[in-house]
Amino acid sequence: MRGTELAVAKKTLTPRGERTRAALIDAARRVFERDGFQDSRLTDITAAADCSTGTFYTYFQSKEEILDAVFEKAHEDMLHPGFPHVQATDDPVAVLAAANRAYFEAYRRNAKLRLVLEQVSGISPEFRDKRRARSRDFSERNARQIERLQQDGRADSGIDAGRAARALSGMVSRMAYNAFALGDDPDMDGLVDTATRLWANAIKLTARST
Amino acid sequence: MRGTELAVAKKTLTPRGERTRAALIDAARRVFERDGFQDSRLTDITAAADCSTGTFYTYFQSKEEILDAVFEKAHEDMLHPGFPHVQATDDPVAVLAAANRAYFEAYRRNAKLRLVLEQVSGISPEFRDKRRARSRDFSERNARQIERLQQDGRADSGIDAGRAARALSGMVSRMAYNAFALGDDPDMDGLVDTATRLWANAIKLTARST
Amino acid sequence: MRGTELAVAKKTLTPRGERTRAALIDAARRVFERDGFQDSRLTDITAAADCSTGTFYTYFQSKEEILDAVFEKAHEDMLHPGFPHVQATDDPVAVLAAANRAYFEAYRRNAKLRLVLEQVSGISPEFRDKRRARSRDFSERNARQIERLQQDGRADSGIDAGRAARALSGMVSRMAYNAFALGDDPDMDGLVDTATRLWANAIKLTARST
Amino acid sequence: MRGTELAVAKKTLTPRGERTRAALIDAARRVFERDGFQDSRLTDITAAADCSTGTFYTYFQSKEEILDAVFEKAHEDMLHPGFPHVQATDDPVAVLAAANRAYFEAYRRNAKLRLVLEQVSGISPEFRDKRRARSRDFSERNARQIERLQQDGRADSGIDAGRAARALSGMVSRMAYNAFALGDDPDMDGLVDTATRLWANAIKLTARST
DNA sequence: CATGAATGAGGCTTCATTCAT
DNA sequence: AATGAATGAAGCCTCATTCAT
Repeated sequence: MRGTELAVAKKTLTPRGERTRAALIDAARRVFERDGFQDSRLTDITAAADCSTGTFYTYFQSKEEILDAVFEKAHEDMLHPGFPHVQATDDPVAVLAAANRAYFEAYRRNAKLRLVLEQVSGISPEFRDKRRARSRDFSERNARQIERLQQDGRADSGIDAGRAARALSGMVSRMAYNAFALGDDPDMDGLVDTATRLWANAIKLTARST
Repeated sequence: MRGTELAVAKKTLTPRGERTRAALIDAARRVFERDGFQDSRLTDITAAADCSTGTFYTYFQSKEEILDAVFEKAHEDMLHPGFPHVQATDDPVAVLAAANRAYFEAYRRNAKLRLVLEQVSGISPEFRDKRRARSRDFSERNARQIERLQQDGRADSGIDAGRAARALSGMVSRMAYNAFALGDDPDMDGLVDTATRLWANAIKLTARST
Repeated sequence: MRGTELAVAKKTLTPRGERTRAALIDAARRVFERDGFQDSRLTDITAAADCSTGTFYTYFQSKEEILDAVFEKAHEDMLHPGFPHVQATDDPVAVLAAANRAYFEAYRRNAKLRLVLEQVSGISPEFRDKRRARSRDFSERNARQIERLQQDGRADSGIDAGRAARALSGMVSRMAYNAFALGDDPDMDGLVDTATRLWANAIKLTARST
Repeated sequence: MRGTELAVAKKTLTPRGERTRAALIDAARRVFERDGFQDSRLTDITAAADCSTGTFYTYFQSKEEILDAVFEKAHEDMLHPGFPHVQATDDPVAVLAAANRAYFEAYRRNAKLRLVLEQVSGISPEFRDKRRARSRDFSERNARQIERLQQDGRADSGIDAGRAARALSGMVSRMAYNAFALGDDPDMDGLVDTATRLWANAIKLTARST
């Protein structure tokens, strides 16, 4: 019962502890964005969180573990970015455009961190797996949306919704990566238009089912 | 000041020197694929190349420089994979499918190295820039192809060929990355089909201009 | 300045405090036996005693101090192991055998702790001195016994009772150490027989004075 | 074939390397004797050997490994102390006395190190095992000697030579430990006399077989 | 050209002890 | 009496790079 749970428990933290833990995660994110994962030093994180090096180990076992906490928090922001809720319209292209815009904007907020994500994916299988799981969250949401459109007769039923969703999500994600993480021509409107148009074409989206 | 000298000055090597240099690059590739860039040790490379640590510095200035040589060699394979030359046909979908298949197959051969590429892209702006330049090589080739199709009236002239090419190349590249680098369902035929169909749809490719 | 205060000032503890203190000593013994002194952590002790780290310092000034308390308790067991009282006999060999058996059995109960004792003897002169004092307790008891036998004419009066007692006590102690602490062939009857016979021979013990 | 051999190989060291390695072992012995094992710092060893910290790891994997090398060297001195070869005499008591004196003197030269040996025996089972193996080297030599005396009719055939040798070797070893390692009355002649007389008595040694 | 021993800065991590609650 | 978060000094160890042979 001891030792096997590793870092799972989280135990019950006092409010003070909760605050310190949060401060460390915030500080770590800033440091990782600035220096990358490998080149970051624990002492920079603790200094930014205004605590001693020892305190770090009260909450995390290693640099890897706090990185995971940082990613987890960012993933939530990416997945639920406080939606603009434009969905009052019936136009699926407008819905798609809004979703794409929301995604690109969330990505822009987290762009530096994505570079770190790619960096560590090359390092550890563990992060590789988590990364896959997270991108699946997006693909599956998109797959369900495509299925719905197919059932409504608005999208080509000849395509495999799951595969198409993974491919197109990948396309959008890569566009965002190139634009915001690698810094290649980050023109928001152009990105949204291109992504939306190609996506719509790819699944043969039609405005009406009639 | 660095970087400009990278590809310069192979000098004139004796045949023996040429062999040692080649052995080092081969060894480095194997070690980087196995351990990643940061976690690899120079001594592992020289041991695998069966020479001493000192010898390494006869041919390369640093670990970064040999990595660059490794990438250079792999990039050539990616860009000119000894084409299957299926282009005897006039069917643009078949051409596209063949190109995609060739790309996926080349990617599969170099998948482990892509992980390393992503890893170092997160670290050094120099590698980030080279990476961008290399992916542009692909996009531009694809952009010219799309333009040609548009001129022939076989593709939607409403889309921006450059942007579309970048987006769709990114899609295919990301599909390959997920499948072969991250190890997500590497089903070759499924990949080729999905990539080809979505790409064709996205640019509204038609078989005939008539 | 330290050391003199070690055994002082148990103060007057409430029954609850007494219980906590006892729990800590018990826990410490178990942890020291398992991990040794240096490799043990205070948090393991407090966790095993089911109290907080802070509480430890209510009862002990340092890790050394609780170790001392653990040894103190064990030493009492070694010196007064609840004698089997075989002394009804007049046969000095039987008496010797019984004493040896009692010693070996007490040693077996405390074997793990002896390893700790040796460990810390190499570290601190304080513990070295205490260790010497404790082994002197044994030697002196044995010295008096040998003197008595010499006076009764049952033992060789040519030997120095003090030196012989120290040497033979050392022999028995080392036998016990090898057998139970180092785990070398712990055959109780064989140990008792060998120790008793050699001891008896060494002082030329005779059954009768006549 | 790689990795499994750990620190065995020793490879082929250049003369320069051999010198550095020897200097490190010498330095380590001095530092361990002064500070004990746990309290010694690697930097003290390398400083004493006049090399950098990195150099240490060219020859040893860890502090444990160099300690082992130190012990190995000392054990050879203990076992083969450049014998005084008094064995020209036929008097077994004189032989025994000479052997004991040689042992005590060798022990005195290595006394500080014995404290370290006891210290680490309490820490790691590996050292515990090596320690047992080394003390067996002594016991077995003594066992053979006792057997020879028994065959010559000069020693009590009723005793088990192996057990007696272990017990008496332990006695002498513990006497030396108390005297030289713990610093308890280090009177050389007294030690030799007591050890020799008790040992001779214990096995009922007689000068003549007749 | 080749060798491989030597370098050394500096990051990571531990854990006894303190102290505010 | 009890709590448990915070402290921070101190040491181990790595590995790219140099240079004398």
